[in-house]
Amino acid sequence: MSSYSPGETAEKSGFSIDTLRYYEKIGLLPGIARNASGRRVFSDGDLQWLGMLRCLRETGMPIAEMLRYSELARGGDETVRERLALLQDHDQRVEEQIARLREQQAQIQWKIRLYSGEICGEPAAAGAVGEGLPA
Amino acid sequence: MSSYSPGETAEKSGFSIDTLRYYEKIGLLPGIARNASGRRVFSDGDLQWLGMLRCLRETGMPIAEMLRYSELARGGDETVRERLALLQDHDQRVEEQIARLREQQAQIQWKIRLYSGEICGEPAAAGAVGEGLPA
DNA sequence: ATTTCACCTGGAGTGCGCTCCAGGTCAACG
DNA sequence: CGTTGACCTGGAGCGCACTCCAGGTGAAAT
Repeated sequence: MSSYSPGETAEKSGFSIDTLRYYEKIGLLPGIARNASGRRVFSDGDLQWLGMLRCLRETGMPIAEMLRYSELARGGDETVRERLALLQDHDQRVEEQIARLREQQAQIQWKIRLYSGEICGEPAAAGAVGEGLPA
Repeated sequence: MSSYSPGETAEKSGFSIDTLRYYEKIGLLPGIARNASGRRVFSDGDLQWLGMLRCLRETGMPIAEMLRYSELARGGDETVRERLALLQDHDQRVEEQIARLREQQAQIQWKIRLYSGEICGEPAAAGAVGEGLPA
């Protein structure tokens, strides 16, 4: 087992068939094989690459940058340093993203505590969960 | 000090003036005051509310849901339970988001280690940082 | 043999969240 | 008094990342 139809690939990769076609069209999936009747045939390697794309995409990397990465990947071993740098930058951004989310989550949880009345026992509290909204 | 021009508000809130207008237009900023000549005047409360919106927005809440939240907030104290539920749901999603990011970051870091040669000492490793990309 | 089915193509359309624009108003400054 | 500058409005436009569509093909099932 090492080659997959578009349908299988969509299922396994989590991308829709349309997205797979789109990715191939813009150059994110270079060298996808075709069978005799012109249909795409995906390999295990393709699936692995799709996994990487998925990971980058879901961590917020824009397509333009994934494109750069995939061009580098096509470029062979001389581009390893650049690829490394790109990934390290991205890793950094993911780190910051997580940190920001944590702070914002804290703010939301503070609000939740406020709403659920776990904070301060003043009678006013029930009626004045200040939203900063005018009456 | 408790009232701000659109410009100041944009600066303090981090939203552009255009976005502030847009938010008012769609109902996310109900009851923004106007001065004699029709210009918007923002209060401290408005700024606080904008802070909340910012937090929700940046944690990935879609505008439609923020809209629901702000309608609830306008609805007074009877909606506190619903608002609480909404925020708890969102908090949950943020939690999951962070968890997913962590996993994906781990994958990226694994790749980084691979690229930086910290993994396995085989000579082949240098030339075969398998991308799953065909030659 | 014909119907079904998964797939193909190029290109148009969609949804979201803004962002920009033209044309106008008003208060303040020199 | 003229000009700046910040703001106003309604509505059009944009960038991103898909997603959908019409019309067609080729292999397989009935």
